[in-house]
Amino acid sequence: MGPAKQGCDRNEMIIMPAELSKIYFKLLNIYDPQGWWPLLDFHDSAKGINPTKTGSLKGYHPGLYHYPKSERQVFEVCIGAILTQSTSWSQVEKALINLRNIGCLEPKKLIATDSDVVKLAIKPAGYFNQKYKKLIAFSEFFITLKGKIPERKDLLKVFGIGDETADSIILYAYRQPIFVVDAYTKRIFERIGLIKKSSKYHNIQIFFEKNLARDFKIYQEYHALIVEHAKRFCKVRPDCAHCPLKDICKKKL
DNA sequence: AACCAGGACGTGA
DNA sequence: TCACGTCATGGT
Repeated sequence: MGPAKQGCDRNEMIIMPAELSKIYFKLLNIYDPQGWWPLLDFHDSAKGINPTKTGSLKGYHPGLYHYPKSERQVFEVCIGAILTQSTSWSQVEKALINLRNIGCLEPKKLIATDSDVVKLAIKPAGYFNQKYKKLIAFSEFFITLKGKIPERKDLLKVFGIGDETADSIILYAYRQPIFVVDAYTKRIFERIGLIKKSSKYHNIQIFFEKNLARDFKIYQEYHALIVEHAKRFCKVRPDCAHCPLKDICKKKL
């Protein structure tokens, strides 16, 4: 262990408390509530529909933060979080539907089902050999929870669950206030100029949590808005000309 | 026709 | 610790 106080004396991030919440409300105004995490069997009246959202509208439940509300839905969110690693959600949705059709959105059944059958079901989501192992490892862990909320450190011990997936599970499946950092978060806020390229996961996470109200609903919404903004404008090759945040962004192209 | 998608793991420096 | 290869399918 090196000298005390990692990160505190390094001026790694310029703290501008107002900025992060300003950007949050700006994104919220532009894109409206995103209704994460999508659920397969979520069917509700038109009040749940967000017309500004990209991709499939099915499964999203904007403005409703009480999901998932059953053990089965909690498991579905966790499985989705694993399946969506480096994969687009539309592909994950296909895999989840396949899993549901073979009765494998339930941990014991998933474990008991023939591996080739499960692999075929999750094939659309890619990396099916890797992800099969991950799903089994998580299912076994999930059973040991007996309905309790998992600790982050225990989630990280499970094969296939790293920082982002662990935090996605805690935030969206268990509705606990922990901020999810992903590649989009780094990309957007590097370009804006609030974090450095060398910033690591934990530092970025602390940066957000220190500058936002400790509210799982805000954390859920912010992460979803970040994903939406990254898909629309802050892509690998960004569309700065039409970006609604260009006035506050440092990067100009 | 490359490039990328709501990452994590294993390896060797 | 850190950079890099690997895992795989499908949309743009």
